[in-house]
Amino acid sequence: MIDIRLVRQDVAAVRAALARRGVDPAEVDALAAEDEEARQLVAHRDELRAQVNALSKQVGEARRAGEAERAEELAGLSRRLGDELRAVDGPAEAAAGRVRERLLWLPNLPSDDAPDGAGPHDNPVVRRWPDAPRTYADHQRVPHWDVAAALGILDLERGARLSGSMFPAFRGMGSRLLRALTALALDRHADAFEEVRPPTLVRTETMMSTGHLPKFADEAYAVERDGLWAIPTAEVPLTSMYRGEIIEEDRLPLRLTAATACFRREAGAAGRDTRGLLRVHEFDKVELFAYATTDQAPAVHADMVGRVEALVQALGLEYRVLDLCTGDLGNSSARTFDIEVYAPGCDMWLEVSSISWFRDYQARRADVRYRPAGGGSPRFVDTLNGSGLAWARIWAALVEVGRQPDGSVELPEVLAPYLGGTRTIG
RNA sequence: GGAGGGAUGGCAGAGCGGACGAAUGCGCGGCUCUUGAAAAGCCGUGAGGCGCGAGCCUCCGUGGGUUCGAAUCCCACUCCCUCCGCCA
Repeated sequence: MIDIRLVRQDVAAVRAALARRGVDPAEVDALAAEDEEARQLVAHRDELRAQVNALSKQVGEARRAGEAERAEELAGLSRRLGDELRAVDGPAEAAAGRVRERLLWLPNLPSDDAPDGAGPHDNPVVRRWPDAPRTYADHQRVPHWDVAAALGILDLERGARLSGSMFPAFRGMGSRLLRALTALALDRHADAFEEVRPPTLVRTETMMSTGHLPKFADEAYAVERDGLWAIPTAEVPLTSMYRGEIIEEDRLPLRLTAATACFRREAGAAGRDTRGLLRVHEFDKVELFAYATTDQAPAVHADMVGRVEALVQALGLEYRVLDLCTGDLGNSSARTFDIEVYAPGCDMWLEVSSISWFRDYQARRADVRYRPAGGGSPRFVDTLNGSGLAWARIWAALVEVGRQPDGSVELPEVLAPYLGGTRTIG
């Protein structure tokens, strides 16, 4: 959540910043008004409480001094104030609760340098690789579901039998390719990122911390009986790894990476781009994550983008980098770069990574702070994360790009060591 | 699944109705001593909120209750740990 103090100091600035991403200014004004009201109620409540506390102290003193009568008198006075206090306490708590609730639902402020825009169509392309667009042969213009079916490496029908549509089953070299991709990515990030294998079912608080709840409950699978949620991304458990902790500054940036399955209901996207692996309910992904100071964050962010680009290049896929505009920015993010690879078979740019800087929006929810090296009060950390990478779509692109005239698939050289020396499927 | 134990500051750990936001130790910061360091000694050191400020308020797992007054008593819940059983 954002810092309520920003609203107090400069409502206009918050209103303007959030308006850039389509939040109704009236909501910000309502928040400011409720905060003002809550503060007055709380101040009054605190004042009464101070009086009760002072009187209670005097009761104790009088009693110890043997002045029973005076003690009784003071206690009576305190009792009356206590009644008054109880009358004020409820409304004050309720008002403070309303402010908290509003803050929980309010999205993050976009970074100043995030481009303005209304939606996905306004995302500027900041880079593409290779510089000159590639050309593709006819034998590469076959969608991956057809390529894969012919090779027996993807079994959508049986996956659907087990779990429903959009739950793919990979087979043979198709399955091994996923394992190879995960191993390759984890190895490449091992120099700076500690590998973690977190749980994939998490508590409600854990989903709250990243901002996936309460707003996006419909997007997540819930295991209701046990009060657990299936993670939509490893960002969720990784962000909460240090929940409630204070980290020494010299440990920052603290970087983690994890390979996990990710589960998404895709409730709002029913029927869109659902063929093959374009949009699935469960997929594997390697996630990059960091806690950092605000000063470190831009460099950490840039490093993550660089790593992901290098990985996509190593896989030989054509891609472009988008700077997400304010209208398309994720709820919790201040700045996000998306990486899309080109899949010639279905002639689509597929989002395979989203690399975001959340400032302290998530840390404030998750209560993760650091102790500044020079001493002083703990501060909230900044969190950053990005996929490095999401495999289902990478798999699809690799299969389409690598398709040979004879229907077999040729995979990039870097994967050979992870595929038992071969790079051919078929 | 059964039986117990527990939740207090950065960490460990006391406290079991009033002088407790909390002993003590460790850690951390400053100072003294020292050529420097270590050791030793002295002093300081929880977090959050409100207020220009003096200062005030909140926080001892969470929520309720008793009381003039709750870390301390009562109720409910959550979480953690140990042992037994079952199990990949």
